[in-house]
Amino acid sequence: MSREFYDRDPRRVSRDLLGKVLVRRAGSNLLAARIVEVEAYLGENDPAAHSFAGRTPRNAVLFGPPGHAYVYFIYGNHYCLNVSCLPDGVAGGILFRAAEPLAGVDEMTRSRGLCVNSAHDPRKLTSGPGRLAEAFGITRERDNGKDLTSARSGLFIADDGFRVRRIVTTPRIGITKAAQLLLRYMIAENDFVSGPKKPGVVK
DNA sequence: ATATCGATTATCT
DNA sequence: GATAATCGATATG
Repeated sequence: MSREFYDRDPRRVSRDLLGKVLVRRAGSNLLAARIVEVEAYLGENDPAAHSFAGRTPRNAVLFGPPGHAYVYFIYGNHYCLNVSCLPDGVAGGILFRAAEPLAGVDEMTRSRGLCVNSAHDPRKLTSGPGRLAEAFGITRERDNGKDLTSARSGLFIADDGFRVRRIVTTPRIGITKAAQLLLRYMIAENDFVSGPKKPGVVK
């Protein structure tokens, strides 16, 4: 996806990111998964966003040019992947919450610390922001700031022509501020979305 | 099926 | 010193 794709309101970009493919390429290794669930974070006007209190060393990528990876570490355990939106100088981003594995399932299984020889529910691989990051081997040290619009970065987003039928929105997960806003976007009736199955708002 | 809780550390007050 | 854009294990209906 182009730089301009991300140079828009995160709510707009969130809808258009659903159905696209997250790709990790390292040497001959290929990981790919279809994005099925994201959350929009609106920047300095959104109390739930990391960028709400202004620019810091941690969140600097969110204030930079669009289309770059913002990776943060949370709960002493997990990394989460975001992409920056809006022009350089304006904060905004999108959290990748869940995806459907398309390629590299064995490597994702290993990265998640599961045995490749036994059968697993494939949703355990990439359903949830911490799981998705772990399956792709994403860390802040390795990936924060990477250009997701360039295949040369080894981590990028691609369009394979997949068409999303319906999109569902719900409140965002795990936040306490601005908790009522419907800024979580997912593909309707998709088995790989995170969390318990709950009715949402069909749009 | 939902509820609760511990893990473990960067970041901010 | 408290909190956090989570997960997995355990307990209970």
